[in-house]
Amino acid sequence: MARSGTNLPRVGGYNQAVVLAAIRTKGPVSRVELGPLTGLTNQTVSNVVRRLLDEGLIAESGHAPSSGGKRRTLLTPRADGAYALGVHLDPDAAVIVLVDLAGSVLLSRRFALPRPSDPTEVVDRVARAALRLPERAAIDRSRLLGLGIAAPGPIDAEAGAVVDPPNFDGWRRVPLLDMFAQATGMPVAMDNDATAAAIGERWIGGEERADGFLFLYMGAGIGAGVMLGNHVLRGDSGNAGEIGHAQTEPGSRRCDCGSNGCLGPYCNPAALVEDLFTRHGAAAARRMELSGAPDAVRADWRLLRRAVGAGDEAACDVVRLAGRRMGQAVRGAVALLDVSRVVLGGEALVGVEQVLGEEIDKAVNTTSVARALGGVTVEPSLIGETAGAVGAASLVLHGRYAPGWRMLTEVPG
Amino acid sequence: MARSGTNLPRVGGYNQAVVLAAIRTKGPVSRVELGPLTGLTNQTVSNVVRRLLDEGLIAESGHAPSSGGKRRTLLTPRADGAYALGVHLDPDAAVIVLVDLAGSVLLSRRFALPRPSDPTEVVDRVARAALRLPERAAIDRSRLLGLGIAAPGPIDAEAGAVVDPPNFDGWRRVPLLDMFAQATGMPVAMDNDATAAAIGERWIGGEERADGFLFLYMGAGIGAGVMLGNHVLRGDSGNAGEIGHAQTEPGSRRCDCGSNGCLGPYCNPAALVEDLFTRHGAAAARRMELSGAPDAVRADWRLLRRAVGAGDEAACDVVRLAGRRMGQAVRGAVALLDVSRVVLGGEALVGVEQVLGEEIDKAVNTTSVARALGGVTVEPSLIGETAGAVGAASLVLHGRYAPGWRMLTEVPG
DNA sequence: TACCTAAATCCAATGGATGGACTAAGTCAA
DNA sequence: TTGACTTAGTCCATCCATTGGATTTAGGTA
Repeated sequence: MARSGTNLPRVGGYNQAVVLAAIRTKGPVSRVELGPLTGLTNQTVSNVVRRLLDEGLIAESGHAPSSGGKRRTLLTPRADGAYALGVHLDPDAAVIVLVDLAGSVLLSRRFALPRPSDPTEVVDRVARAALRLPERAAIDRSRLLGLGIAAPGPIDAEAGAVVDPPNFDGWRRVPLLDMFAQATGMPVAMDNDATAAAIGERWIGGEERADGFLFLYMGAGIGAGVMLGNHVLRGDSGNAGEIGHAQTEPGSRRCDCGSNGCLGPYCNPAALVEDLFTRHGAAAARRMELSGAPDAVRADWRLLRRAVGAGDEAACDVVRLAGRRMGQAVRGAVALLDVSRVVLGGEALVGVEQVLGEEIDKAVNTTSVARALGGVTVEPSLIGETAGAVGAASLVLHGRYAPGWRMLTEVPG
Repeated sequence: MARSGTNLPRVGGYNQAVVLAAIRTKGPVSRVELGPLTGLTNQTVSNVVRRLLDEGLIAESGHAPSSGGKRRTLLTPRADGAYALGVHLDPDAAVIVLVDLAGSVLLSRRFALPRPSDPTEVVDRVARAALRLPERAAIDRSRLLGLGIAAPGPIDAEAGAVVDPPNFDGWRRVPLLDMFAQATGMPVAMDNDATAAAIGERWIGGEERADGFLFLYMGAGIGAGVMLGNHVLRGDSGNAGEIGHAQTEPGSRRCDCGSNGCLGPYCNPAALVEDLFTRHGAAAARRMELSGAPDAVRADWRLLRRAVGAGDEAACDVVRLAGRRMGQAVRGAVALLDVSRVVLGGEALVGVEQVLGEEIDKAVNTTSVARALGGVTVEPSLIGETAGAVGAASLVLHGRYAPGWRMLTEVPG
C-alpha cells in the first residue's frame, strides 16, 4: 500500500478535528486562544468553529473576563454531540457501553458468556443488546457514530477478524468486524483490548493524556497499548503492544511460545492466585476465602485484590512479585519507545494499581538512564473497570474526531 | 506542543513528496501509473510532476512500449537533484560523506579522533573538512540541502545536543546542532546513530525497505532505529530505540544502569573480544592474532570478525552467544512494535551479519506467536560499513523529501 | 488515409485558508 | 457622559491546489 496523497476537503476535515481536539483537551477556550494553539489563523479558527457549532459538536458557554477589550467567548465540547457503542469481549463476559462525546458512560450492560460459546450466537446476542442501549437512553439516533470492538488476543487487522483468541475455545478465525457490521448495520471499528484501552485513556484523559504513554493492560492476560505522541502504535498486522513475550528473569513457567522467561505466564489472574498458594500456603488462601478451583479464578482474583487493598502481606507479596517482572519488561519497553508515562489499567488490575505501580516505578526510575532522560511517570488509569469497553467505544470517536493521518490520506479498504 | 493545523500550500508540498517517493521507490513509472499509486487524480499527478521536473528532482527517461495508444512517458529520479552531507561521530573517528538524492556516496572522508578530544576542535575540523567535499565533487552548491549528524548515545532533541555520550570523555552536554550550523552556515539535522542508520536504510532501500522495520545497529555499542510504516519512531525525547537495556538472561556483566540482565554489556566489540578470551583462551586469540590490549579493541574486533568469515569455530561461538542474547531482546521488541522485518547493520557488524542473523532469526521465528502472525524477516543492511554517515546524510534528504506529518504541520522551533 | 486507443494537458469551477479592513463590545480616564 | 483605546471576532476579496470534463497529442491498426 503506497502512501496516499491528500486534497482540500480532507484538509478541512482535518483542521476541524484539530480545533475540536484543542477545545476538548484545553477545556473552555476562546477563538483567539485557539489560533496559537492550533497554528491556524484567527479567521480560519472562526470558520472552523462555525462549522463545529453548526454540527452541534461544541457550544458557546459564556465569556471570559475582559482584559481591556471585548470579552472572549468561551467554547466547550458538547457531550451530546456524538455517541458511540463499545463492546469488550472477554472469555467470561461481554461488556457493552454507550458513551457520549465526552467519554462518559451513559448506559452499560454485562453478559456472562457460557464456555464454550458459539461466535455467531454471541455476536447476535451482543448486537441486539447493544442496539437497545441507544433506545433506552433516548439519544438522537443520527448522532450515534458506530460500534467499537475491543477484541482479545491477536487480530487480523485487514480481515477484521480475531485469530485464535486465548480461552475462546473453537474461535479459530472469526470475522467479528463484518459480523457486527451485518448485525447492527452500523460502522464498526476493532482493535485489541489493550490498544482500545489506550485510545480510551487518551480520549477521556484530556490534557493529562495528551502526550505519549504506554498503557499496561491486564484482563485475562497481560498486554500493552501504545500512544506515541498523537499516533496509535498499531503495527504491521494490528497487533502491536504484545508485551507478554518480553523477556524477564527465567522462572519455572513455560510460555506457549516455548520460552521460559516470558512475562505473560507470570502476569495473569490465574498465575497470581497460584502464586499465592505456592508461596504462602493454603492457610493464607483460607484467610482470604479463596477457593483455588480452576473455574473460580475470577472470583479468587477479586478476593485476592481485596486483600491487597486491606494490606494483607501475603497478597501484596504475590502482586509485588508480578510487579517486579512487569517492571523489567516495562523498563525495556519504555527505553525502546521513549515514552515518559506508563498507565496501569484493565478490569483485572483495578485495586492493585498502587502496589503494582510502586514496583514498576522502582524498576523504571532507578536506572541512571531513566534519570538522565527526565524520569517516567507511573500511574493508574483514569477510566477504571470498564477500560476495555470504554476503549472500544473510543475507537469510534477517535477514528472520527481525532486529528490524524487517516483524515488526510485514503483509508485502506 | 499542540497538534498543528494545516493549509493549502503545505498540502501541495506534501503531495509533491508523495509523488517523488513513489517515483523513487517504484523505479521508472509513468504519470498514469502514479495516479493509482498515490491516490491522486491524473490531473494532479500531471501538475505535481511538472513542478518536480522544474525543480530538477526528476527527469523524463524514454517511453514505455505502447499498449494501443500514446506511449507512457517514463519518469525517473535525478540523482543530481539534491545533495546532503552526513557526519557520523564515533569515539574513535568521524566519518563524513557527501551523498546525492539517490543515496549514493560521492565522496567520503575519515578522521581518527584523539582521545580525549575537545568538542569545539572536533566540530571545527569536521565542519571544515565537510565543506571541502562539495567543492571537490564540483556539485551545484545550491542543491546542497544541509548537513546531518549521527550522534552517539543519548541526545536532547529539543536542544540539539548530545548528553554524556559514552566514551567521549568530557563531552557532558554539547549542542552539536547549533555548533555545526554555526560552523557550516547550513541547515543541520541530528539523530542518534541507530535512528539515522534506519532512515538511511529506508532512503536507500527503495521498495525493499518501504514497510516498517527494526534496524539493529552496532557501533561502539548496541542500539536500534525503528521505522513504523512511514513514520520514524523518535520518542518523547528523541531517544527511542534504546534496546541496550532490554532484559535478557541474567549474566555476570553489570550494566551502567545497575541491572545485570541488560543486553548492552554483552553486545559490543569489547565484550565480544573479552568473551573470546574467557571462553576459548589465549590460544584461540593467538590464532586470530588478537592483542587483547584495551586500546586495540577496534583492531581485535576486526580480526575476530574476519575469523568468523573464515569459519573459525571459536570466533563464531562468541558471536552466536551474543546473537542469542540479541535474539531475546529483538523478539520482545518485534512483538511490542509488530514489525515484520529486522535489519542488521552498523560498521561494527559488517561481516558477521550472517552468523548473527541466523541466531536472531531462530529466536524470533521459532515461537508459535511469530508464526501465527506471518513470520519476521531478518537480513543484513543494504548500506554496509558507512551506515552511520550515510544515515546522517539521509536525515536531511528524508526531512526534506519524505512525505510525512512534518510537511503538513508546523515544525516545532 | 481514416479510425481507434491511451496518455497527458487545458480550462473553468470548487472550496478551504489568508490578510487586511471592519464591526462589536468591552475598559479607562477626563 | 463622552471619547480614546483595546481586544474579539467577522466580512470580503484573493489565492491556490485539486478536480472533473473536454481537448489535444501521439501512438497503433485496418
